[in-house]
This record gives sequence, structure tokens and C-alpha cells, in this order.
Amino acid sequence: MSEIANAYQNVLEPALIEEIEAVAIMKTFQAGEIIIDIGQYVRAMPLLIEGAIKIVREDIQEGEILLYYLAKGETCTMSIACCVGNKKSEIRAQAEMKTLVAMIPNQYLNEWLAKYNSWREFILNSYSSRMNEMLGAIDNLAFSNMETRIMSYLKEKVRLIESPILTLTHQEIASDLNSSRVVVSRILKKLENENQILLLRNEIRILV
Amino acid sequence: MSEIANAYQNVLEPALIEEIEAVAIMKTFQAGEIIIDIGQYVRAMPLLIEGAIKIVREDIQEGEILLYYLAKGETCTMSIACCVGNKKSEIRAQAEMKTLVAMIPNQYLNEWLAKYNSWREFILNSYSSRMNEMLGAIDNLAFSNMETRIMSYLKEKVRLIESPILTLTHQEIASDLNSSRVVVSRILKKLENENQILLLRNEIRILV
DNA sequence: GCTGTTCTGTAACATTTGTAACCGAGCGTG
DNA sequence: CACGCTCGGTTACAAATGTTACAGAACAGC
Repeated sequence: MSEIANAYQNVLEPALIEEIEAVAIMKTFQAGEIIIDIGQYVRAMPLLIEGAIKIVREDIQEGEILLYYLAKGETCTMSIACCVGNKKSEIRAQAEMKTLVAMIPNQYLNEWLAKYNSWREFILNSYSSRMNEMLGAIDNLAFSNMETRIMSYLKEKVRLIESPILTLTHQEIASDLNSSRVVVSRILKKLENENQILLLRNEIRILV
Repeated sequence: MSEIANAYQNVLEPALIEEIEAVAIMKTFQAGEIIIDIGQYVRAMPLLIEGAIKIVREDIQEGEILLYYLAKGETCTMSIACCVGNKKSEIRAQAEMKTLVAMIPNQYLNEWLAKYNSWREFILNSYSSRMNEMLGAIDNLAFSNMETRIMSYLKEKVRLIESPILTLTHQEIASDLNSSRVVVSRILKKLENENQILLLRNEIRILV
């Protein structure tokens, strides 16, 4: 069975999967590679087959903030809007690990909406999920202090990579949360003293 | 010409507008009335004909934050996701002024996606707009200080009601931005000293 | 080993935002 | 007018977050 069928057979109907297989361009990205950058025109919509993609918003000056992650079987709904409207991307999509995506040329998006019920459901559900993730980001920013934000961030990573041992630096956390390294270190130390995490060089273990 | 046709003839095709007129339930809401509340099931999708709707996110404890406004010719995409998935609303929609909406029972959403190209475009464009407004909200929260947030808030209101004279209290601003009245008063006073605004009781005039 | 670099810990301080308390101005009502 | 109420101004203080600076530990490469 193809990788596409494997990742999407539960949500998309067989006839559509065949069409996808016929037109999709498979692409592999290494960890850290930028898939779509802010300001770029988006001419294809990515279906994630394997790996994870980090969606980031950047400030005009400097500073950026993590919005959410995409995992297997998901798509970047931002890019749909861009494809259809032929607009520039408002966000950056970056491979979090080695990632395989099926790029769908944008003329099919609309065509399939008319043709396949499972495609309509998939697109609407994707939008719904992404909206909810944006709401989660807003909740964190508006209602949580740094300690809570850091802890949510760490737990989200644990969920994503399916391991409580995270390989990252304090600076990376600070960047993702648009804060500063010192602040992050200070709070991480506090969390370690409360036995919620364990700090090592380039590594954080989540104990709770 | 019907109110629906008047508000939507530029974006939706005539046959679809006829269908909408046949099935829509027209509803009027007074300023301040809650159209959809958090946790409610959403069984119809609102098309805004006249007025403005305020979309708000609420914290589990206390505190809320304004996400964006809907104006004439727009729809709440959150509710689409809810209708299709038969889920509870994640946000509160409240009439900002006297507001007229056409409520579309949810079975038509999907049906029209298959049938009308203009409906597909309308829905996708709505999602795109709402996503961008959410991004705007995130930008403000993540990258701006209170002064900037207050100024953006005021200018957004000016744009919405099409007048530089705003009738609101400091407390209302504080609530919309999830801050406190004292903080807002302090910053408003500073803005007044800089001749950016003029403060009166229950009224703020934007000078820039 | 030695050396330069990266990562982390920590202190001291500045800035921003939030909180509590109080007072007076304006406004409506009887 | 007297009363109660809402709204806004202000002060003093507390808490959270950001900034600057420096030092040592861990590591990589030679």
C-alpha cells in the first residue's frame, strides 16, 4: 500500500486517494528545513504523511512564536486559504523532524470539494482543528503566566515526539515562546526544584 | 430586493441566494445580546446582514478576550466547524449593536459546498479572513505592550463603527483586553497627554 | 591535554503590568 | 437639595517579566 493510502485511508475515500496518488508530488524535508516561509506564494497544499511540521508566526521586527504542530494525517489549512486566494503565506512551516509530505497542486483543492464528500469533511475538520489550536495559542498568551506556558509547551512536545526526554536548549524554548533565555532558565530551575522536570545539558526530562 | 440579496449579491450566485432566502430564518439581536455562547451546541450558521458581532474567548476561571468583529457580509467560521462536527461552541458571539442575521440550518452547508462554486469560495475566504484575524490577535498578545494593544483596539473600533467618537468606559476596554481598569486608565491618560486621544466621561475621541 | 564555543546558572536591576485603596466628579432619582 | 451610583484619576505597592552582565560546566576539535 502507498504511503498516502496508509496515512489517509481512514478519512478519504478510495477514489480520491487514487487521484491524490496520481497528482501528488512527494517531498522529503530534513529536520529544520523550511517548507513554506512568510511572504512566499503558496502554489501547492501539503498533506503530511510522516514526521511533524512546526507552524510559526513571526513579528515584523524580531521575535517569533510557535502556533502549533502538524502531525501525520494533517494538513496546513493556512496554505489552503493561500492557494485558493493566491496569497502570500502569513506563517512559516518548518520540518520539526525528517518529514514526508504529499504536495497537491492547488487547482485540485476546489475541484475535489465539489466531487468528494470525504474531501469536504477533511477540509472542514482541518479548519476546525487548526482554529482550535489557534485558540489554544491565544489562551496561553492571554491567560497564562510563563511557568504555565513553558509547562504546556514541554508537555505538547512530549506528546508529539512520544517520549518524555526532550532534546532542546533553553534558548530554543525562549524563541518558541517569544521570551528570553534567562527567564526560561529561571523558571525551568524552579520546575526542577518542584520535581516536575529534570535538567541536563541539551536535555529536559518531564517527570509528571 | 431582499436584505440577503443586498448583502451577498456580490459574492454569492443568484440561484444560491434564492435557496438561502427560502431556508434562512431571519433573526434580530439587540446590542449586547448573546447570539451563541461558549458550550452551546450550534445548529445553524449565521450570515450577517446588518450590524456587527463581537467574537470573544473566555478563560476557564475568569477573564475574557476579544478575538475579532464580524461585519456585514461576513460569517462566523467557528460555527461552521461546530455545525458540521456537531460540536459545542468554543467562543461567544455577542451583538455589538442592533444586528440582523440570517440563520442557515446546518444541513445545507455541506450540500451547497458540493453544488455552488460561489459558496465554496465564500466559505474558504471566510476561513482565510478569520484565520488572519486570529493571527492579528496573536500578534497583539505576543508582540505588543498594553499601550499598542489599546491603541489598536481603539482604531479597530473606529473602523467598525465608522466614527472617531467611541462611547465606552475604561472598564469595557480592560475586559476586552483581559487587563484591569487602572492599567487602562493609566495608559489612556498617557495617550491623552500625547494628544492621540481625548478623554471624556463614557467617551473617547481618537485624534490620529 | 588545550582552546574556543555553547549551554546553563545566577545576581542585580529595569520595566511592565497588576492590585488595593481612596477620592472626587458627574449623573440620575426622589 | 440629598442620596446613591458609576466612572475616572491617582497613589503606593507587589508581582511578573525582561535585560545585562558574568562565571563556570560541558563539549568539540585540534
